[in-house]
Amino acid sequence: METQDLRNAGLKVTLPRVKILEILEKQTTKRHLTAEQVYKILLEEGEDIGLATIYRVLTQFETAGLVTRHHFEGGNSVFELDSGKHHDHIVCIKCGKVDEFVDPIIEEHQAKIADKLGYSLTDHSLYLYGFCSDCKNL
Amino acid sequence: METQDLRNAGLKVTLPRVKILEILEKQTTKRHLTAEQVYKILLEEGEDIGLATIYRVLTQFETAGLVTRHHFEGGNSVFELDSGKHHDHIVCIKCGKVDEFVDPIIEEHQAKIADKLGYSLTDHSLYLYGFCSDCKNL
DNA sequence: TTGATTGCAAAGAATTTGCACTGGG
DNA sequence: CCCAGTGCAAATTCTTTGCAATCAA
Repeated sequence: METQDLRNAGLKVTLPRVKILEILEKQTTKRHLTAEQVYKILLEEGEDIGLATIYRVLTQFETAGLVTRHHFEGGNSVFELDSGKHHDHIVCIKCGKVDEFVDPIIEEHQAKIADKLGYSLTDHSLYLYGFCSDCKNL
Repeated sequence: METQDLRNAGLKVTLPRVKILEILEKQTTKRHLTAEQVYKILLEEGEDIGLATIYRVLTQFETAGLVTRHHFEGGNSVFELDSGKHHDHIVCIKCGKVDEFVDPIIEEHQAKIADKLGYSLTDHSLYLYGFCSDCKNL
């Protein structure tokens, strides 16, 4: 339950935090949301939580490691519940659909490249962009 | 010479455009600049070109395929002269140094993944982040 | 000449912050 | 009760736009 997640993260259990965490956990198909989208979902559920608070809470979640922030093409940030396991993303430039994947060979080569260039890797981001199966024939 | 590049791109040859293109071509070590950085370099050279113009010109260059725009971590866009050949980037999170690389195996696997997930790929962005050789021991 | 290009200042979009108020522990 | 957390509006940051003046062809 969310309450415990919040406590574990060292965050006081407040209504906005619980609600926002709920929203994120509830997402099955669309795991990646902008602050704005979270805001709208909350409004639909009758919760009147300020947009500023959503940004603040999501940033806290990010710091606490509960959530990951991505900068997809186009500018605005999207947030995703951190599942614990690393993965990369492929994004449909038409409908916004996002799929996740992991490719061990790619991961391995990234490490190799960083090494060859003398970098010690801390992070990486790989985004593929294209048309998903539903959009490519339109 | 820049004049010809501009003409080929269908752009009228104006002072701001020539100057900005010069700046970009002059970069050897630091090929990736923000609009702000271009602006400052121009000021140092005594050219008084408005920041808005720089954004406009860089956007035109992007459209014309002369320049590529990247969204590195942190938000602001950086522009790089388009060398014609695709490459990915590794960025030092301490000093901002950027290296470029290409890995055929990674490219190949990306295509494979997109295919498996039913996407037709149009583009991708791969950024590795870490400490470069100069920064990792500090 | 004349439409394209600039500069400036103002508008926008996304995100953050200041501050008085509220609520969780 | 008391301080962390919130809401709102104002501030920031990066980027784009409107419009009159200017410039290249």
